[in-house]
Amino acid sequence: MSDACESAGTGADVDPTLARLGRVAADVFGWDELRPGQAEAMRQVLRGRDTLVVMPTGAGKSAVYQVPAVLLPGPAVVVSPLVALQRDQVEGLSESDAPDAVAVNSDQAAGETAEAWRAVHEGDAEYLLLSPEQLAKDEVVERLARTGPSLFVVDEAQCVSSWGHDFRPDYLRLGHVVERLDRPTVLALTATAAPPVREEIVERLGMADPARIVAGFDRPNLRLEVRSFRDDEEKRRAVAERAAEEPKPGIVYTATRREAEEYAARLTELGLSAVAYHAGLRAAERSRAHDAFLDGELDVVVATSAFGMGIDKPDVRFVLHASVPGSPDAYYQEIGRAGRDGAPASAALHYRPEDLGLRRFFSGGRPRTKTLADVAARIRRHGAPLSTARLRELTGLSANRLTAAVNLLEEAGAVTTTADGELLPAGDLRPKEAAERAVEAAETRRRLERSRLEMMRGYAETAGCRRRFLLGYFGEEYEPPCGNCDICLAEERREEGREEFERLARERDDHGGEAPRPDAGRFRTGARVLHREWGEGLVMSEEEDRVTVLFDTVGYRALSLEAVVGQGLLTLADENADGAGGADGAGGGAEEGGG
DNA sequence: CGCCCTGTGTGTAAACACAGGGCGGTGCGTTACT
Repeated sequence: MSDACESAGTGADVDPTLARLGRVAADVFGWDELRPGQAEAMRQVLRGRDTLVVMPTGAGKSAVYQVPAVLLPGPAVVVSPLVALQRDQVEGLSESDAPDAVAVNSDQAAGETAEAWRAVHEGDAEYLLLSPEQLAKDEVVERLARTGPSLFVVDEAQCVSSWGHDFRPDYLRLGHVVERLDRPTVLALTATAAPPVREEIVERLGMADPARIVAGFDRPNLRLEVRSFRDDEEKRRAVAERAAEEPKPGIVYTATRREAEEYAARLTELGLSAVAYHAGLRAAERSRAHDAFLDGELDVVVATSAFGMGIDKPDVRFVLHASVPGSPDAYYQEIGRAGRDGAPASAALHYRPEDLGLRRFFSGGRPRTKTLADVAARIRRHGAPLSTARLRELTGLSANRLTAAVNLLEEAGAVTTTADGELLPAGDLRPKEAAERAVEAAETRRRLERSRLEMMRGYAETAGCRRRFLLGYFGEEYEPPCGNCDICLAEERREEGREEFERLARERDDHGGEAPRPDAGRFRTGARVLHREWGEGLVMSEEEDRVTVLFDTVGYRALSLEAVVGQGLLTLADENADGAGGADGAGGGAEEGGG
């Protein structure tokens, strides 16, 4: 809960660190008040402690690095996933009285980049924005190391987990970059991260005993709703009608580019001003759509997942999903773009079980054992530290494929990275064994992705409060009814009719109380549990009739409380462990047909 | 995994049914050519 803003500079016994931060915020940036979460995060950063901040967009996450950076020696390095975001940040800071920011990326001319480096070296720029791919280049890291950065910021840090494993593998190498920069303070910022994602960010970035500042996830003004369909055309009609009816503006998310185009055409026919947005459009078209939406010139943007990062428009009134997204993580991020002004907004998922198939395909990629074995063999045979550039020449693999392979081999314990960022063989695994272990690591990852998709199915098909389901997924307990999801609202309506019925029933039968739930309380959120087949896991949430557990090797599973209690499916992990606890569950081959 | 498109078959004209193949999302950076 982010209640009233507290001034950082008032009160009798003010922390001197906070007072300094408050002065800089006011004098340099013109912010008279810092919110409690912001102030605390800045204090930790200024003290040199690694910090993870999970806060909604618009709550002032950027301030958390901008203010302390002024007080710290050396520039702040800011890793940002999109060049467009870098541009926005640079422009935003150059328009204010705050110190300048510069960017290094492939979109700008060589002269501009040279000037950026000069500004950083000579202290004219306080912030340097770049992508993880830039930081994969030795000369960039070396140049940066010479500037002595004091702060390493990872913006949109959920990308580490969501993109690092395949799409943009350089995200998983940022931890090594931090080492090579002589470990500046690491600050990870994100708006949406479930507990396991937070842990992965911390681990992959090599954050040491980080402070965790997590704001509440609940967005009570968002009306949550799911509509189920069997027929595809019926669903399409419903989506279009709904988009036409809702107050504007809004966003419709589709699974494919083609669908985005089709819905945009359909909505245009209905008389709305609607455009499609996806990565297949020319850059000019994309930025035109983007700007028009922000300027309030469009009713609807129909988009793939390409649309949204960095969109901070307060008055988006609806986010409709024409197709189920791949995880609650993605879903919450996308619907979080509605109703930022706090006024009512709606998030309606149009669900067809068939649509899960495409998502399953998207999460189905598997690395080739042969490729992994080849990379492992090259590193092993070379005998001396090997640069990734050289390894790319040797293997002929694309940068992305190679980096993804190296990351997996590292995870499998077959490769390490030196202090100079070069690769060395580790352990005494033969290339084939190393590759097999790496494949197993990828397989575990794939199972986790699949189980997230199953959680999305669980959300669509639940008979309980939607809000409770989502918040539980993000690690927050919530007591329904929420009064603002389709399930709770339907329940309310039924309740009105039921009261009379129940009064009559009570007159006949005087046994009022609820049946006790035997044993239910044992598996509390956060408890470490053991399942006979699936091994160890962590209880993520509990509802009336089920508990959801994140298992170490098979990912999320929702278990019916009846089975858990009746058949003794779960035991508490620390009850039956005498030292057998924490180690890798390397025992079970775990290959049940899951979903 | 499910879709959409294409080609084939049917049976003699046109349209329709069905099988098989290919395709589907996110961005950075670099490079070759207008």
